[in-house]
Amino acid sequence: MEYYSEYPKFLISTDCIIFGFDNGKLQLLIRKRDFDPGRDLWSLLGGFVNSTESIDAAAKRILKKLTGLTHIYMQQVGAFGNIHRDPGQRVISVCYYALIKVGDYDERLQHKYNAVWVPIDELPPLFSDHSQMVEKARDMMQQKFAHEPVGFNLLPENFTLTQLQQLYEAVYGTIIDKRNFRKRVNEMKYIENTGVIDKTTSKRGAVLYRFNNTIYKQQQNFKL
Amino acid sequence: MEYYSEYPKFLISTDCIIFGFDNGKLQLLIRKRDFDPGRDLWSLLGGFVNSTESIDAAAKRILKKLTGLTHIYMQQVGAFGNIHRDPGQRVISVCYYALIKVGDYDERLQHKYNAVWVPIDELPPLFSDHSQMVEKARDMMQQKFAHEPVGFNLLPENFTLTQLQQLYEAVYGTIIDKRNFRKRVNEMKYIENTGVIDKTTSKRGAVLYRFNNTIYKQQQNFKL
DNA sequence: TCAAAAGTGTTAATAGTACACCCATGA
DNA sequence: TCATGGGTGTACTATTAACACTTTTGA
Repeated sequence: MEYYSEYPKFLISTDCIIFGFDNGKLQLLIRKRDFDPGRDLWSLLGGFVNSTESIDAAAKRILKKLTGLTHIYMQQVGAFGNIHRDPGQRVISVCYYALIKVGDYDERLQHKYNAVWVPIDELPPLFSDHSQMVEKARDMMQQKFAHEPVGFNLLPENFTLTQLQQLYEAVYGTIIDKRNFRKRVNEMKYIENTGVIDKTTSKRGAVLYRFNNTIYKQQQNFKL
Repeated sequence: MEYYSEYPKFLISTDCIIFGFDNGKLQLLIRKRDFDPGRDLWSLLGGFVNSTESIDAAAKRILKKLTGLTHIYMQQVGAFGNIHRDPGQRVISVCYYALIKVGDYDERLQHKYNAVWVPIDELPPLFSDHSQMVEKARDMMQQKFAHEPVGFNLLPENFTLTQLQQLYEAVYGTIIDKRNFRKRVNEMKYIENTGVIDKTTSKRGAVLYRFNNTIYKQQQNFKL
């Protein structure tokens, strides 16, 4: 079954834009390359696709390797295929963004891969077309946020409304009115009050909330 | 410069979802395959990427070949990379959607490539994962419509407001109130009255409008 | 006692939706 | 003269935005 023998073949990599939320800021996990090409430049975390896996599976494998995490929320950003995007040789990259809980990230891997968290608004210039990838990913991620409750992937299991609000402020780069925000959250039945009060963020303490996916899905079904 | 010699390489194709607007309906240009694999099945129009071109350039080349048109509005839908998506051998496809003016399409190419226009809601089952591609492309295209004036790519240079409305109705699959629609259009200064009256669509005749990209861009700049 | 974050409602402005009739013309 | 598509305005509803003070508590 060799219908296509006359066509050229290409190396395929996947690059991952790993979003985290920490310190009131959106952060990206990037690494300083200790290999060629682009040695000593900052870049996204990536790797090559194997012939035995789908591209999605490759991205999952690489994310697992670089963060220690499985079941990561992940979306494809797109394929990047300019001829000279990789100075080594022709490589086509399929880019993904991922949303992870910074607290779950295995810190030991930072040293192993030369990786650091950097606030997205303070990124250094990145290797090759990686800055373009980040830009596109950020746009897509904002769009997602506007239509689906994906923010929970960036927060701990239980979170305060102030944390949730800060997350949305970081994602959109705006400030949001506290009362309007809480009014809206209050109508989202899938954001549920756990009854637990957390004292780590303030003296008075704040109620912890949690995302209830079951309720969310039920609610979605009603819309059809 | 062979840093990557140990990694596998892949065939890359691009598949094009070609949207047209005709007869009050959104239509797709698809072809009946007269080659293997998937002979006699319906599929999108596609082709392989050459080593001397970017993926975008490959898509443009293929669109030119299959429609006779250049300067086509085109957006990447994404990469499709399941292992067995092509029954022949492993092929990764980067999918694009394109918006074209049906009137500009070179009809002779229909016969050459076994292509036909089919209303998007009446598509037959398609080869491989092409139906999934169409679904994703349709979603993305709707999103685009909601945020940017891209509909003009599907209409003749000059068009009536009824045509424009029918286009939006076809894209969203809803019916729109005529007065509300015209009120909104009236506020979009980049949709300009040409003063010309067209008598082909009615006895009374309807005013022809035109998209003014210069005004649109100016207006965009104000928003920054 | 005071600094620091948590929590709480009302009003005004804006955007969106519903709705029905007359007009101009060619056949 | 009449059938066909073209064109027009107003009232209601829903959504979004603006805005300031009290509460709790540990240091």
